[in-house]
Amino acid sequence: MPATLDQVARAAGVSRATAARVFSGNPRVSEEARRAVESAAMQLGYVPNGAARSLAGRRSDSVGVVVPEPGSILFLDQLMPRLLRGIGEELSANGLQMVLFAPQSTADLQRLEQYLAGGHVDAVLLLALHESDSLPTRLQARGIPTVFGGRPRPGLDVSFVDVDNHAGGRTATEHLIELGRRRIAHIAGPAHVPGAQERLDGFREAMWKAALRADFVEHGTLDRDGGELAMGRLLAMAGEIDAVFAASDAMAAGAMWALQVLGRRVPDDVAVIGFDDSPLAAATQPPLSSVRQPIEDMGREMARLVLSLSAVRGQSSRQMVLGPELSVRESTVMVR
Amino acid sequence: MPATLDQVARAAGVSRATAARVFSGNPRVSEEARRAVESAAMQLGYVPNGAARSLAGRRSDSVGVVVPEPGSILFLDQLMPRLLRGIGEELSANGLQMVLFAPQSTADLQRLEQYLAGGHVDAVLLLALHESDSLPTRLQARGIPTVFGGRPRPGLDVSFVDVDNHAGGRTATEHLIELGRRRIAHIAGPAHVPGAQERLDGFREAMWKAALRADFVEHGTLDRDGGELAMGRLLAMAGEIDAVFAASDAMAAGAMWALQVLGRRVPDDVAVIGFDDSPLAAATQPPLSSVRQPIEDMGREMARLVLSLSAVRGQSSRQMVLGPELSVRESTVMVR
DNA sequence: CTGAAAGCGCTTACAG
DNA sequence: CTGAAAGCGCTTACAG
Repeated sequence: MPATLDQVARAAGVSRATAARVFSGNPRVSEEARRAVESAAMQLGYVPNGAARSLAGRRSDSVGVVVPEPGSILFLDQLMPRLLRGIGEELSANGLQMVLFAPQSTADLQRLEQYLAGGHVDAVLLLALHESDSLPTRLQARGIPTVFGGRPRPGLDVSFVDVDNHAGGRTATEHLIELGRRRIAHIAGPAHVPGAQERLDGFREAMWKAALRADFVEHGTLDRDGGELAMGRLLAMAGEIDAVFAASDAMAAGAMWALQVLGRRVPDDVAVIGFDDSPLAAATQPPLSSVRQPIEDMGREMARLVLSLSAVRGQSSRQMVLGPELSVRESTVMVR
Repeated sequence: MPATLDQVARAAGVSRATAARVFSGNPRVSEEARRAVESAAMQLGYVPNGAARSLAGRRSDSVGVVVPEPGSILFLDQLMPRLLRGIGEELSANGLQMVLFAPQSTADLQRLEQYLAGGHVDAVLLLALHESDSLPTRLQARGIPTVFGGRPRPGLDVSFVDVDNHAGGRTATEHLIELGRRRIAHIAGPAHVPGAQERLDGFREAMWKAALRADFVEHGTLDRDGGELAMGRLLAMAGEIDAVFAASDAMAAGAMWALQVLGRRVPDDVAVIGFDDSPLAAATQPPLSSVRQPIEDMGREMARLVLSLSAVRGQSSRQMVLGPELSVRESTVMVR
């Protein structure tokens, strides 16, 4: 039997209300009372009962984060840990507990909805769920502040924070153009992967603006092998490519490999740029230029946004899109 | 304002107690009453309040799972998703909600301990925490059923489920020996990584039993590059190696690559076997033989064990170690 | 700054 | 099978 607030109060010689104020951080407590309560709590090994707290206080001081199955783009190139780090830091700074959920089946999703709707969390962050999922809508209907990470299905009136994949694709391509490259290929991600299409569109826009043809496009699974295979196909169809923009670092690494095996020098003959600026990018030979998405910032902003929505109810949904940065390394710029 | 049980009971024309019985799955309710309650709940959009439930019922119907930071061996070769899948399936089958925590700092750990001790979860599963961490001990002291995934620091009296890394290392090595290989090298993981030492010991034991010398051992970071570099060092010190056992599939892939670049044929000249039987193993050229750990089973057994510990309090700690299987592919066995 | 008291929304013997 | 009632452990106006 864990100790209760009553026992602590009695041991400290104060009322339950005063003891409660100590643990809830209420400043209207004398130094003397505070010390008595704290030492009593220490001796009894007291930890406030979370259920009672939530019930009486009508808040749980925790925020739920629903993560998708592996296989999503978030798991490629180590994006997930960075995103969770950003979210976790911001929540921690506000004294909130981050609680993760990884539903694996429809049954899991149903149970989870009950759990989230049951007052266990004050707000919910949703990371790139399957498009057809109705969880965001149903949570909103229940009045639970909800923020999406990444872009939700069009037409959904949900708050979200996203990184700008379109601008990222454009930035990568413009970098290659500025370096004087003209026959630029793109290795895109699978069409169904969120963000892949936007990166491709960004590539096309930059090429179009520079009056270059954007004909050399191949899709690949986002991993190294996908990049290697796509590069092979590109070389078969157009040998004279002088630059490649790949939609993931892993694919860029695979592409670079395929080029080098055939004796092409990187970046001398073909410049290569990846996406996400993952740890992998610094480890390739030569090191890989890449587009860095502010993923930690995205996490932080998601947390801030949902906290603001919790603080003032009934706000309309809000959106935020964060811009990319370029990490230039030796796969695009020759050093001599 | 969400609907309460009282409102549902009134709408259904029954007492609060009867309504409560419907939602707690108590069979002592007439069909008629049940139907009335269920339809009233549906209309009101009722979801039981979790905090009230936990407080009154003294259990939360959820189990906490504490996951380590990325970088642990569990994140290499995709082990973490498999482990969580096993745990999640077993908990779901028992109607329990899996709740994940990823503490990132000491402050996070302290807050988490309060949270877990505060009755938010009925039991805790701990996945390969940093060795010096005192969380398991402190949770046990508070009477919270706790099970470790992987082997805890020696001397800790904690229940755990582990896969048998020693047997895995031995099995991989014996496979190579049975194929007639004699100059067998091992690419081990970093010394501080849990399990790496056991795999190395298993290698040594198998070699010793076969009266072979276990001199060719190099350590590498667990990724592809680590394997490639370690293989280079091994070849420099002993060119006539005829087999390699690597402690991860990624390292095995890197090693295979290093061999092929130098014109060695796999498996004709050098047989290669990895560890974990990850998706990567099936994707290499040639496909990689590997040791398959029953990770999903480990997850399931962890869940079962902690549920049993919760059901009957005061049990002494229990341990379970699961044996490996061999996945034989073409990197060790020639097909003609 | 402090205390008495009401109330948060449920579960569960107990009696019938 | 059903209901009245006590109780889970806290928070928070309210009054002082």
